[in-house]
Amino acid sequence: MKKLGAEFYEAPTLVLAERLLGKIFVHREASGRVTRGRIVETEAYLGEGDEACHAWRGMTERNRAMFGPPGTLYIYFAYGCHYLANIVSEPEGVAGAVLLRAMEPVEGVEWMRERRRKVDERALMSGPGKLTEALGLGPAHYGESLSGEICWLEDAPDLPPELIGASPRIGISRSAALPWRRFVTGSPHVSKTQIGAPSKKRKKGIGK
DNA sequence: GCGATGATGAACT
DNA sequence: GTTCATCATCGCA
Repeated sequence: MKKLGAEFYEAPTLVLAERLLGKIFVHREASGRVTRGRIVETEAYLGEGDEACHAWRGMTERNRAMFGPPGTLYIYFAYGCHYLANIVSEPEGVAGAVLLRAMEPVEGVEWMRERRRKVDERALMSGPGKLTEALGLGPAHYGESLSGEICWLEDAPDLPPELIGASPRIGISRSAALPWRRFVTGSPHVSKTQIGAPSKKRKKGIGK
C-alpha cells in the first residue's frame, strides 16, 4: 500500500471527506505496535459558515490546529470521556477538518480489544470516540503530521459513487441541516447512532 | 431491540 | 453555569 503524500490533504473539506472513505489509517506506536483501520464514515467541518465547527468564530487555543497545514491531526477531548480525531484540510491558514467517525478494523485487532476491553469486532471502531480509543490516539497526537512516521494514511481505490452515502451530521445542534456526513453504504462498521429524533432537551440532574 | 440518561472535563457566555 | 462533533448501561417491551 502506498502512503499518501501531503498534497492529498490540501483539498476542499467536503471533497476530502469523500476521498478519505476507503483509505487506511495507520498508527505505529513507539513500542512498535501497529494498528490499521479502513475509514468508512466521515464528517466535514468548515471554518466559514458552519456554526457546528469549533473554528467558526475564529482561532482559539483549542482549535488552532484546524488552521494549520493540511494533513495534520486535530484531536480534542469531548464530553469528559472521549477524544475525537480530525484530519485537517484546506490550505494552511484556512480552517477546515474532517472528523473520523468510524472505521473497519484491519490490523492490530488484538491491541484494539485490549484498549477497548472485550467488545465484539463490530463495536471496536464504529464511532468517533471508539476509534480513537481503539487506535490509541490521544492528546499526544494533537497536531501530528500524517507525513511523519507515527500516523499516516495508505492509499486505496476510490469508492464508486454509488457506495458513498450522504446525510446530516450526527450529534450537533447548530447548522444541523447541512448534509456533510459521508459514509460507505452498507458497511456494518458505520456508527449506528440515528440522526432523526433530536432528543429534546437533555435534562440535567439538579440535585445530585 | 430500543430509547432515555448519567458520566465527566474543558471551552465558552 | 451551560453546552457539547460521545459511549455504555439501564429499564422497558
